[in-house]
Amino acid sequence: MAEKITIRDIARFAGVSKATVSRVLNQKPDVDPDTRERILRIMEEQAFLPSITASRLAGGRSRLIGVLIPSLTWPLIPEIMRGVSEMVIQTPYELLLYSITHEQDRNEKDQGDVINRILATQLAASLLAVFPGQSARYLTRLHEQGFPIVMIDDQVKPTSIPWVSADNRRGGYAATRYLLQLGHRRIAHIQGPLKYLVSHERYQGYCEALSEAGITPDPTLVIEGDFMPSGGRACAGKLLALEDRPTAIFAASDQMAYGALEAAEEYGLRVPEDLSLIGFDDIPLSAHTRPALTSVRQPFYEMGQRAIALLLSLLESPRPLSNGRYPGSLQTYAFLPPVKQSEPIRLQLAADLVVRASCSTPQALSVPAPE
Amino acid sequence: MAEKITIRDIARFAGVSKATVSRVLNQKPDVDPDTRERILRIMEEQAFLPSITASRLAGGRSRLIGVLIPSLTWPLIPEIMRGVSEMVIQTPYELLLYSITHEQDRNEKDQGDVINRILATQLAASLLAVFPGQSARYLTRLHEQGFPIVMIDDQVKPTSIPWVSADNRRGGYAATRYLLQLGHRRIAHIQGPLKYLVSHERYQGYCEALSEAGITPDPTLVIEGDFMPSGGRACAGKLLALEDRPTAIFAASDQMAYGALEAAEEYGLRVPEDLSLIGFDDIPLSAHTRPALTSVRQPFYEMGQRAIALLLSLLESPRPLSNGRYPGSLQTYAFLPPVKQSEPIRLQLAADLVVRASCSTPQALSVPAPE
DNA sequence: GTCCTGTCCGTAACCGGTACCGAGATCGAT
DNA sequence: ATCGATCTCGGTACCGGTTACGGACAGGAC
Repeated sequence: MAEKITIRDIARFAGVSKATVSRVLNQKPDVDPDTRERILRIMEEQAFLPSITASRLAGGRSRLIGVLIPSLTWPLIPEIMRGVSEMVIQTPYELLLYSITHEQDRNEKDQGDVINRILATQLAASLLAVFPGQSARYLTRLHEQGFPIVMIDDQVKPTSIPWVSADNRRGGYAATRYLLQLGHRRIAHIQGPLKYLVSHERYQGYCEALSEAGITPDPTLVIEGDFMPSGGRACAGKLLALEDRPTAIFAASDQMAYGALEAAEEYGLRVPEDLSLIGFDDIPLSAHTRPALTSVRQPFYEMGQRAIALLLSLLESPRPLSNGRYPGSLQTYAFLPPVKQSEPIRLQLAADLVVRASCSTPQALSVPAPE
Repeated sequence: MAEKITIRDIARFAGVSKATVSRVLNQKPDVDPDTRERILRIMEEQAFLPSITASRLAGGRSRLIGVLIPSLTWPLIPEIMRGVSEMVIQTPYELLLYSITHEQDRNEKDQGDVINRILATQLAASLLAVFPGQSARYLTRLHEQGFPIVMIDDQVKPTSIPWVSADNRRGGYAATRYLLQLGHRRIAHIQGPLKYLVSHERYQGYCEALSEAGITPDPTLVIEGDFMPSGGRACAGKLLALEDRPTAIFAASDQMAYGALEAAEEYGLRVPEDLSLIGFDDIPLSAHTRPALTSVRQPFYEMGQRAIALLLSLLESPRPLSNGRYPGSLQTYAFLPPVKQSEPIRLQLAADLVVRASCSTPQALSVPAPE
């Protein structure tokens, strides 16, 4: 394999000094346009790409993006990561994986540990935090100190950190409204854990749709779940045991909907004939349950893409290169328009309804219609 | 935040030169034990940890482990990654994520591109390759050049690369034998794609169990699938359309078993009463299908752990520190016993049967028993 | 013609480690 | 006592970039 070519080689070829080459790498203004062009051309010819380690050591910006994710076994995460990595691979940045394992088992100190580790190693100089949960507090402080961070989250109230999420309120609204349009009146809702912002948002959408239809939400039809199949099963069990059971259930996660499917079977109820069921998230498997689950799609893949694009635009924003050519990789990529630094950045992506087979018009219109 | 302390500070505190400190960091032999101990103590007091970037730049070993994974959406990957990251977090190493997106869409050149990228950036100096598929060829060459690599794979024939997988043959055997013990005689098998080694292995286990029971495998009962739900559904459809249909199906992946469940429903067959079904992998969701799927568990979590432990032992093997203390992080970790470098390393983990509800004794013992 | 200003670029000192080379000390052997 | 071998350790030149500083040169104003 050919010797690795360095900034010095480029300098020699171009007949300039290392410093000048470094200047064009860093988009410094004080370089003659002709010289810059010549150097860029040579870099391209030589397929030069600068050493990430060296530039980091010398005090330059790091090309390593730290990705902080909760247990990968959360089925949402892989989709997000797919968007993230497909985006990153087009850039000269690399991904450093920091996985927080089993949030529930650890105390919050451990989460701080991971962040300390990120800071101590100095490897990553920017961070994508996916559902950081309790760590959000640390992150806020970090962000205020100027550390570039983007969050994909729906668990805590948005902070000053640039923030990407789905529009959970409208998602909840869409789900409920769909059930209402099918003719359902007694619509139950299995919430997510109330410690999460998202649970309130989806619930709020649910309430809004009901109110709009002239229905006052019935507290006995709303139960707090845990986002997991077992919790969904337990909650659905309670709902189905009610005197006048609901004709439809809106579960705040697909996984809870899976549990509800089990509960329905246990009660001998057919879905959707006897019970309509709708989930939230639209994780891949929901297309393959029986019946296939109607759900509200969270665009995880796109969220990952957008979050990384946002982060990159923050990193590059100091001086977005005019020709869009990225020095060092010499790839071209056009990202989001430069963001306004002035106001907090929130990206809220639409969460659309995906209609499958788990809902139908209520068959038992004979059930005692509650006032 | 306190100024970052460097090797020079440590040297000053200890009254020695940078070189000596570097020597104890790298476990070089030519250091006086007293001096070494003193320096180690000081490093501990100062909570010193050496700059990964600097040491990498200076030609030392990299503390970055490249992880090459296919699309994270493969449901097996997250479990593997969980094992990987839980292991790595106990060490001073970090994970660099290289995700190959959508294997089927890309030509094999792109896979080489990723590897080129890993080599070109020089960030990672070791590699964990998870289901590398076609890239395995590149990797073999790399490994022969001395690049530390461990593979988790079952798709290609084992190479000289240290290699972790499940015992797929015995897994296939166990599944089939279980069905035989339940009394089934006509047992179908939906294979994985035959281009993968694993498909042959599981099939081989299937055949062995049948032969052992005095049954010659019936070719009409063996169909090649694609590991995906849709493929499983199609294959199961064909099997169930047969004149004398099988009473049990052993699918080479849980996802195909999901498809088979759909097909069974389509044919009005109840599982397990009319049709026993067994999968392979035991991915998390299989506990929540209806009926819960009996499957052969692949210990993905453990495979991730073992693979990383193996890789680390390769990296550290030159001179495993006697006191087990890791210089730089000052953590202690005890890994696998030093591996023998002499022979190719293969770790084959047991794949055990997980019995759930999708199998029962064949009810229709009246079906014409084939010769 | 001098002086000032601004543009463009080279020199050299870093960043935090690693590794080669060789010097002094110690010690056993001759 | 001299010599060579071995153990310890310091000096120093890197690795491949970044950046402060200042110099050369151009053009414009006086």
